[in-house]
Amino acid sequence: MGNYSTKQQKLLLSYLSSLDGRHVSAMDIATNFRERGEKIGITTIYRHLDRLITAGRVRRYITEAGKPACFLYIPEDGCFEDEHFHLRCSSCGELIHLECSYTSGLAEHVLEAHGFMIEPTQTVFYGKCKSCME
Amino acid sequence: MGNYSTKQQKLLLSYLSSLDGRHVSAMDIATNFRERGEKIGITTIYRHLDRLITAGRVRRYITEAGKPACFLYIPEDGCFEDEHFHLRCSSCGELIHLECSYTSGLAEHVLEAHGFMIEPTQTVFYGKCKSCME
DNA sequence: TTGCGTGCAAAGGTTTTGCATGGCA
DNA sequence: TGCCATGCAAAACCTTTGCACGCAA
Repeated sequence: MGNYSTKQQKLLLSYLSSLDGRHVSAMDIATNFRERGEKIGITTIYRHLDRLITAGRVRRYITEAGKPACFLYIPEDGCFEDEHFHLRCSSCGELIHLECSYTSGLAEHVLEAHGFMIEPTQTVFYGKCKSCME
Repeated sequence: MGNYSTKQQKLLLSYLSSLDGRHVSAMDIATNFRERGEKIGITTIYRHLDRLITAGRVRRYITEAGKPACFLYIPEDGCFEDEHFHLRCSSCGELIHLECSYTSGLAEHVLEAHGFMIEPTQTVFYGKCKSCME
């Protein structure tokens, strides 16, 4: 399964690679292709994303009920393989990558002291970003 | 808006108060009432939950895309007013209250070093609990 | 040729909205 | 009486599934 090299697969991977850490919804992807004259069915996009998630090359983040999920591409040699947390501003919706030594020890502490294994890649901190705090 | 005291409102608040920290979906609530012979429309449940969220008496947690949201009732005098984080096991769904000195400094650090104000009450750490780790 | 990949259409599920009716004050 | 609350039906929305056709190997 997933062995064939198709035109859609190449287009999708090429697009995801260009995102450079930005997160997109499935509809974002479809819209982007439509604007460039290419066309990939939304079904195909979801199916490729599912495979990439299974392969560990994409992560899916849920934000609000009823809202589309956000997908993040993880380049093979990129920084996104790190086990870091994300911040999401509940006002403007911005998703921020949190590279932080304080939080990097967090999962370890909680595991040792509380017997719970946090998965940073599944966890999003909600709050207010700098510009929305005023 | 929301000033009238109706039968449905009383029933719903009474049920939510009895949950004692457990989280439920809107459908859970409707099913529970149906089993007891009472009946509240799912629309009414969603509308009351929305109001309670606005009033800060209920929190909504998203787990997976397409899956129903979980609602947590916050008693006026309960422990849920504290600014502590919660852990949720993505296997069994258990919600754990995390009283922890390590994490209590977290919000402060992120605010000073990263300019982002984390709201602990809106944030849930996902991972695996002790019993699900085996 | 074989079998996966694609994409349209439809289904599935949760949540919201429109609107007529019912109940509180 | 006036106005909000209720709940049915339908809509809106994201995501998945069924199925026929197309394309890679």
